[in-house]
Amino acid sequence: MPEKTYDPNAIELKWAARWEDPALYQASADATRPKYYVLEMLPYPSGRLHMGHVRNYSIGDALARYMWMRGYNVLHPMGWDAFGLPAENAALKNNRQPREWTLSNIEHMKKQMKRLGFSYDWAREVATCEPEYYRWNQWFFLKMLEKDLAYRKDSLVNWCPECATVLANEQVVEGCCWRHEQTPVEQRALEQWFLRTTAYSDALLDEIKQLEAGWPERVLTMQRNWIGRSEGSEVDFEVEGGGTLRVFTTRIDTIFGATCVILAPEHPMAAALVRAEDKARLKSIIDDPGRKDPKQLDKEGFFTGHYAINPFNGRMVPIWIGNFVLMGYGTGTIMAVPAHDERDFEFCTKYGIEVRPVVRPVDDILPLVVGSAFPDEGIVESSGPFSGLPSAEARRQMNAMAAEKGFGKSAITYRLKDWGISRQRYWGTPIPVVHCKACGIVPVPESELPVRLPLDVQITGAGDSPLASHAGFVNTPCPRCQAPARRETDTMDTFIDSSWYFYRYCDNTNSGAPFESSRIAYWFPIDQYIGGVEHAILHLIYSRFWTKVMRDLGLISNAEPARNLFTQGMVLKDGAKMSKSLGNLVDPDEIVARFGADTCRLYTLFAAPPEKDMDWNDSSVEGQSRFLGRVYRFVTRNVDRRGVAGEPGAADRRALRKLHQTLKKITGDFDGRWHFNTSIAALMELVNELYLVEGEMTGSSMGSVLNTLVLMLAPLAPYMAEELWEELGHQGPVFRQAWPVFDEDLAREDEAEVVVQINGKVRARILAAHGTPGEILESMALEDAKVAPQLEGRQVMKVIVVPGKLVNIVIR
RNA sequence: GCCCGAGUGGCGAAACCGGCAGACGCAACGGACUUAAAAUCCGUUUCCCGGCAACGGGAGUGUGGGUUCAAGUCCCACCUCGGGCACCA
Repeated sequence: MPEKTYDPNAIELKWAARWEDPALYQASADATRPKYYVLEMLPYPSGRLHMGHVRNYSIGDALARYMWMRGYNVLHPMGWDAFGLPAENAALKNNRQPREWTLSNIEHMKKQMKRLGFSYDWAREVATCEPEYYRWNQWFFLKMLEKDLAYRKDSLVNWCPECATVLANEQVVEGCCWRHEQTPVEQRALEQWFLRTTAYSDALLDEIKQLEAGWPERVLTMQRNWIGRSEGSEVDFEVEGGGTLRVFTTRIDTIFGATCVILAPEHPMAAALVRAEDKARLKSIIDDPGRKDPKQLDKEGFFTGHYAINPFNGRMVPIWIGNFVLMGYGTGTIMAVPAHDERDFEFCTKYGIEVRPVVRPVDDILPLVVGSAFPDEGIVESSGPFSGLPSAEARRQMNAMAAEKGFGKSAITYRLKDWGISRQRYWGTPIPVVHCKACGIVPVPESELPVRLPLDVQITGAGDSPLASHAGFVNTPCPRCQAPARRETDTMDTFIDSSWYFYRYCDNTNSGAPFESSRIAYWFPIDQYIGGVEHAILHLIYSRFWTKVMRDLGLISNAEPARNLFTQGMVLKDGAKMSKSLGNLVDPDEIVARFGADTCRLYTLFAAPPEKDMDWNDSSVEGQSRFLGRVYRFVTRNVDRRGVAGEPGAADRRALRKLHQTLKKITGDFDGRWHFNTSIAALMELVNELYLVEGEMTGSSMGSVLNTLVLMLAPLAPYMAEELWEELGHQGPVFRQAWPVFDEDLAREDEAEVVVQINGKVRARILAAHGTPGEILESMALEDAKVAPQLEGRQVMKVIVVPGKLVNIVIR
């Protein structure tokens, strides 16, 4: 049969139509087969896929298809992280209703995904903006409220006076509003909803152990840092004239060197302690936008006029306000020990506060004059009964004493804070509570869920959430006393949506519960989660938190959502992240239109190993298209040669040998490092070799070569593989066929090539039968025509033989 | 400042356990096919030196040292780039 010309669009459109069959990628629980849950992070439906998505999903799709071929029961779902601010911005800018805008984006992106040939079970699709989904956000919120894991408190938020609304941290640019670049953002106290993530600090930290085998070390380190567990002590300093200030310190052993106490400016007692004439100064420190950026900040502060008493030695120390003290960490109050802390040293020397050394280096004396802080551990001195003790022992005894006398204790603090989830926005999950004058905050009864987001709202971009001015939404009878009341108008942070969506995939049509536990028990944990490293902290910590809460609610039994995590690299163009503003976007649609989806996918896998950043190169893409054309022509022109009789010869052996060497390589890549770039290189080598021996091959090897080649291609270039599988006369789908079996004997070279080195430099190569003993190799090497002359008159000191590989002759 | 990761041809990269550096692809060049071009097929391509040539010699994986018969790979110091964290008391 004459070869056919490769026309990617004709082939791919034909199969894309057939792949509309929802049964094709459908997963259902099956106790007879091992399950495999492969998950890629769901996209925000911004309107179009970008190359980062294509890369992420090409990796996941290759894996899903491979696991199918290995006989696993594969779950491979997809959904939409569909709530969020861009929908409101689009509403403002283009006068489109957020839901309508979001759904039309989803429609387009889904079309793109289908065109790219990703093997998703669309029957399990989830869009988080639909009431069928977000009602369970609300349900979980009520459960957390019951368990005291959700609560309300005053907190400081970023407030833009111009917009008259709260800003997310990401919307504060250099201390100013992103929309009003001249307007400094103020800190305002506002009542907000929080989830008690800190109740799980230790679980989140300790259960990282379960992830060490399957998550990148880098991500786990980032999470450990984020949780930031720190062991120390809390000590109460009595304020002269009434009250107590509690400080947190990790270095209680230096407490005899404390020469002042410093409060964060936001500290609740700060306003009461500062003199009337300093009130304005205090406010200006609080609102100073420079405090967001510690690098730029000069340490500043002032004396309050009050003193506190160090309980260890009874000494009076001045109480200061300091702009570098964080309210959000520890107790918001520190004891300054300038002799042993660099920051305290900087602050105290600036304001002429006493520096009193109390720790000496183990092999040195206590200095009289201090030129810089000595922050290391050492031997405690000038510290009453504790003098002479090493730092660690001093801490132990001081903690014990503080506890005994009741003015302190050992304590642990965390950097991790409770999760503030209130957003004064429209396009998110309504928080299901009602504010009643008589009853206070009343949860919406479960039976009344979902609290639906009204669709007929005016989005102005200023002031409160648009929900606040929607009378039909706001006005509601109190669920408890039926008196007129107001609904909560804040919505939930969208990170809630993505914290548990992968559970919903397992049972996405359930209208009586978020999911049925037995389904989770079958599919969980996720066997492989794939996404960008930019989610290492927020999404992946919230997801872990949510999983632990659900476990403690008795809904699931797994402690962690995902056994394995893979973080793929970014897609760059000209060394920079692709972005609209840089004008270096590459549109997947254009690539698909020009070369087809197989080429596009193959290139994202070929250009770099998946965990590394890859730089997009237009002309390099063509190489993948060329390769697919070579495969296509080879297979189509040789289909009919499969049955042709003939004595198998050297060409057949060569073809089969390379075939099985390639199979070994690719199987190893899938089971190991996922370096698909080398898998594809191996396939190219195979095809190159086949072109060379093609003319001499007989029907005896052609059949197995064609079949195995197409099967190996199936996870990487699914359209091509499916088309050729049909050309070969088989019933599809190709990704449901068994992965080919590796044959060691066919893969083996006839003879081993052994490198002969003299003093480490390659001088000759010899061929020897496999298993040739070392002594024989050594004498073959020494007698070799190229080697022997170079040994004339030299003394052979040593010969190192690595059987089957190398002989190194050391001469003098 | 601290903690990771990386640095290999003109370019993207490979070398997985210390054993032939540069597989595979891009680009470039040469040849075949063609009236011509594209496409395709077959070659060459790390650099330097010698040779008409097959070939031979030398250098070479950011820099400097070290370990080893043997180092891109291991150890020490440094440089550059990327990422994360950063008054966390």
